[in-house]
Amino acid sequence: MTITQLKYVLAVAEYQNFTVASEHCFVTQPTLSMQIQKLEDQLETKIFNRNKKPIQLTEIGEKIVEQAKIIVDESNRINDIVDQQKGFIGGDFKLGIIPTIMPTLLPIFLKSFIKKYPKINLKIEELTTEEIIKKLSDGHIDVAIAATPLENESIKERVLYYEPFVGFIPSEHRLSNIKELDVENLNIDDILLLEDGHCFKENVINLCSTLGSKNQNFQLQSGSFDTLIKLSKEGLGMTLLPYLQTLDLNDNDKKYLKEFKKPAPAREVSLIYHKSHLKIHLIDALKDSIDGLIRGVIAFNNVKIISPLQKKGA
Amino acid sequence: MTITQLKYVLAVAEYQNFTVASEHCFVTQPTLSMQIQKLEDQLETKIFNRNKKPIQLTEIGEKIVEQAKIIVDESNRINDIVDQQKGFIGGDFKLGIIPTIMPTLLPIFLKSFIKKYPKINLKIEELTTEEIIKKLSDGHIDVAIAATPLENESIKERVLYYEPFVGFIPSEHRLSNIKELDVENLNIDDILLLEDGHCFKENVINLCSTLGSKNQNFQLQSGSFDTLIKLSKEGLGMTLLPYLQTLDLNDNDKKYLKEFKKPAPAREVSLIYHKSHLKIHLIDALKDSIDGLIRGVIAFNNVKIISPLQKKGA
DNA sequence: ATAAAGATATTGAAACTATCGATAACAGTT
DNA sequence: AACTGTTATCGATAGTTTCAATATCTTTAT
Repeated sequence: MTITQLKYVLAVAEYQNFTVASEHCFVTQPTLSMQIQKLEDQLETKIFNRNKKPIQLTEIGEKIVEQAKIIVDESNRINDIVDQQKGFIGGDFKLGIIPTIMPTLLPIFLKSFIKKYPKINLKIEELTTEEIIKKLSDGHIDVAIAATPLENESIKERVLYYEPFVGFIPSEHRLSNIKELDVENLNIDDILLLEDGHCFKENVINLCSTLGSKNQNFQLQSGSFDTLIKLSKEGLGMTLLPYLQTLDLNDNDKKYLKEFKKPAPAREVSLIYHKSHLKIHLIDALKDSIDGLIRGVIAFNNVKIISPLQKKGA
Repeated sequence: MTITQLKYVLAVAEYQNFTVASEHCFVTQPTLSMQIQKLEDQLETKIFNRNKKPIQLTEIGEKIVEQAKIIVDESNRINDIVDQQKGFIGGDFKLGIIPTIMPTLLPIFLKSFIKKYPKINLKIEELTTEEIIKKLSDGHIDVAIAATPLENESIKERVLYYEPFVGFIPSEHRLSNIKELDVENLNIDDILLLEDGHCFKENVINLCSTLGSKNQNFQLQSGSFDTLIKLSKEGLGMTLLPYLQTLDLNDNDKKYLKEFKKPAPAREVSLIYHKSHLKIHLIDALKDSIDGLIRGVIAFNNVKIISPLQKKGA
């Protein structure tokens, strides 16, 4: 039994197709087929049921894949251990970031990070929280930045900062004259929200205690705060922005911003990674980098954390 | 990197000698040398410091060995998983037993066990508790039977039975006329003990609350209860036997036996195995086998457990 | 110093294995 | 029946592992 064979098994289990799996393993399909057959021979059991389309794991196969994941993970970690022991900070490092954090946070730390760690080959992907959780557990990304807490057992979280919500309230809006926003004033029905899939939308919904059923005479599907701001200025309602987003506004738009009364509602933004601690030293480096820079931009104190999780039931 | 290479590394780390390690891996020394060099090349680090005699692990090597153990263990477990899933109970199964349990317990279950599980290739070794702990953690044995609790984090215990102590008191002894033994009556100075290394000796010492300093005018080094019994009958003192041992005595000797007042002091006898749960289904089978038979021989109730651990300090 | 002993490293030939490209076999669809 | 998408099989080849013999190195004794 070799680690290579186990990797092949994992690839087939993942892509449910020998040919596709072989491409991802950078070998030809016969090579992969043969190796899997050899492993099956040696274990004297079938791992895959090739009769079903798409291909399926046998009952024993399920268990073998589970165990193979452990072995492959643990063997990947050997390189990490050597690197860490040598004090070497480098190698491939795949980072996922949710869309509502990506454009504002990335400019703050990216340049400094790649300069400080030139040997890290950083690959950044914009992903939803849901995609992140999946890709973290199958090892397609090493770490991610998302709104927390996620309450997921297999994922570790390390808080980077708390980002307050800021109101964007057009001039004719009923709240435009008050001095400070209060959660009590909010009405979910006149707040413009991002499209489904963004956890920031869930944050806002959780913030508004009234579970009012979004009773608007229009449906909005936008993935960008820019659109929300434009629509808001057209008089279609107020909206809420994450603090970092407000720093990019032009001076005119900034006039419409209204802060919350302390403690301001905020989302928790964290580095999250798989509990197996793969590449933990790179994660440490990333956290240090962001920590050092974010302090100059955002205050940490006197906030009230709003969960990004979808409320169940209701 | 292959699992074979990791096994070679573990062997060299264990035997601190390439030649000896190679024999245990059933390859020649050059083969093993080359594979380890290849691994070192690939990891770009030295695992062993070949300058020192005997050979030593480098700092990074220590970590690599630790991780390699995990990987090799987890990969060994794949076969177990397949076997278990198939319901196959068989394969090599190495069992260690401490000397004071071996001769009395083995005859009770061995015949029935090997008959019930003909495909298990059982290898039994007589070992001290200390040796057992070492061999469990390096995988030289799969399971063992010893007096517990051991309070060792990496070892799991599953109690088989509680074996009461029974006094063997010769006719001229000061206690020969009392009806039931009481711990209070014991005096460590007139109890004949096994030689050092037997945890039964520690059991007895822990039983005698008086920490009197074995103030005898002779030193005894015997590993067998037979010797103790003979010496006892010569008038050199009483002794204590584990219950199962008393069943083998001839009718004449049985007259000298004296039970303890309930709750009788007893030693806890358990199956112990490494927490990694390798071969757990074989361990289950063994436990079932012993459980079923021991109930007919020994009572479980109304005993007071005496620890086999050496008391620290004085 | 030098020899001897005990260890690991190197070498070259032989055995073995993984890989590839080509192609066969098979199942499901049209 | 032909087509498509898939996995299995085959033969050649390149690469790897292994072994036996031997070189080299280190330590210890003389």
